Amino acid sequence: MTRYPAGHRERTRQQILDAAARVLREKGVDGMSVADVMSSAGLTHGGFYAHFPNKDALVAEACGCAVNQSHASLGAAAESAPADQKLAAYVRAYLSRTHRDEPGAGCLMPPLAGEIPRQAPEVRAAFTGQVKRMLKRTQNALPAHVEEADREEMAMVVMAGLAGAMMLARAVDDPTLSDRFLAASRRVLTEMIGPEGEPDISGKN
Amino acid sequence: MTRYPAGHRERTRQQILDAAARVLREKGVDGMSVADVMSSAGLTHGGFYAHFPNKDALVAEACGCAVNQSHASLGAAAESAPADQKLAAYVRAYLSRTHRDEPGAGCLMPPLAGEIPRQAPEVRAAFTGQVKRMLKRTQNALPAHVEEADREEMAMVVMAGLAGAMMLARAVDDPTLSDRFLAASRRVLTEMIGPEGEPDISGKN
DNA sequence: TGTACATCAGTGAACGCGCGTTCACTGATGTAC
DNA sequence: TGTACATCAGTGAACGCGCGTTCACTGATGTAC
Repeated sequence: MTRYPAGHRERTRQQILDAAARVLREKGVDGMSVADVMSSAGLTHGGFYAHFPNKDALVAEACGCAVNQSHASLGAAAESAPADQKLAAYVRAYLSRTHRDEPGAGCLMPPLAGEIPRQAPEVRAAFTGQVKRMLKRTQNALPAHVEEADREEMAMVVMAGLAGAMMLARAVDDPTLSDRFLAASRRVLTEMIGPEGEPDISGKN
Repeated sequence: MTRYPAGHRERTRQQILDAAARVLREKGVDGMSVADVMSSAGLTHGGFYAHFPNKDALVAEACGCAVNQSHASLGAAAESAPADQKLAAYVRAYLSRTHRDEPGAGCLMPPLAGEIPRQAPEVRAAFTGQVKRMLKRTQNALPAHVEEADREEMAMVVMAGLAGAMMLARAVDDPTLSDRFLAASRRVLTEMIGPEGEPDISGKN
């Protein structure tokens, strides 16, 4: 029945997606070309349209793929940490030089979020879905002492702080300044979500 | 001597820069075309190279122009506030719906920082200069009670938090979620830098 | 077992388009006499 | 005052290039008999 080994087509499709997820984070949506992705996947550009209807569809699907990958790498350290230190461990992994210097394997937000407002609705929708997914994960990683009513807000602030710090650390061409951006947010964020004696964000005053 | 009114050429050049500063924030570096900028300035594309050697030079110079413009609009409210509330006023203006919905007149960081790592050295250098300038300004706007040793760190965290929150608020296609991103960082950041009883970021514990 | 055939994942030339950039030209201006 | 000329900011056609996309083709595979 099958002329090619079972799942051959699906495997190729996944290779294209994996390549796209990396190139997307390295070069952005506008900077990523279909030919670029295909040759990264070891194929020629013409075959692309047998797997995806167009570039936007690839970008939309690659967003989810990229978040899977970054969860696997950045979330690994956090998973093995005690419940109350999960988010702190994640913050340290996120705001590391390793993450800064390997955008292709890292979080989708810093390199991509800025150009999402200008993208096709399909891409914006997929990206929004991934933001919500990351938000939930961040919320679940918050330590237990953060009150229920504050957890969503806190998760948003942490996500914005992480993405902003990484984006600026990558943008500047001054290595010292870049390191300082990482260190500053690393310290303040870990302390903000830190064990007890944490800053009051309950809005009582 | 002068065939054209004195300063005619300089005025045209400035019009090109002003147009570029806006288009740059609306469409990003890759999304901004020379023809686009020139027609926004009421000119045709061919005349561009009489004013700038190439697109990169325009982008580099437009970065400074954009920061001037955003200081004028976003910094206006902050300037008139009492010394200890300047930064809080700035944070409120920055994380407003008005700012979110008018990227072309707003801060350079959220729409541009993500693609800066992929730009020409000339552009990266200009961008880095503007980051440093904004950092100084933010630092000076911090309330007096923040200790000297913490001021630079604090300014960096605030800048990263602002840029990250605005970037995500603009990226998502869900208006409620977008509003929440703004509100969350607005509340937590203003409280963090708020008058007294502020979170301890001195690193004593 | 061997040969002709149908399938289909992948190839690579070709398309129209918009980009950054170049350049011969235009036409409004002030100058020379 | 009037006319020929030099200047130069701005024009718009043209260039080579890379892009997303299309399509006729290739060639490795399993099937039919």
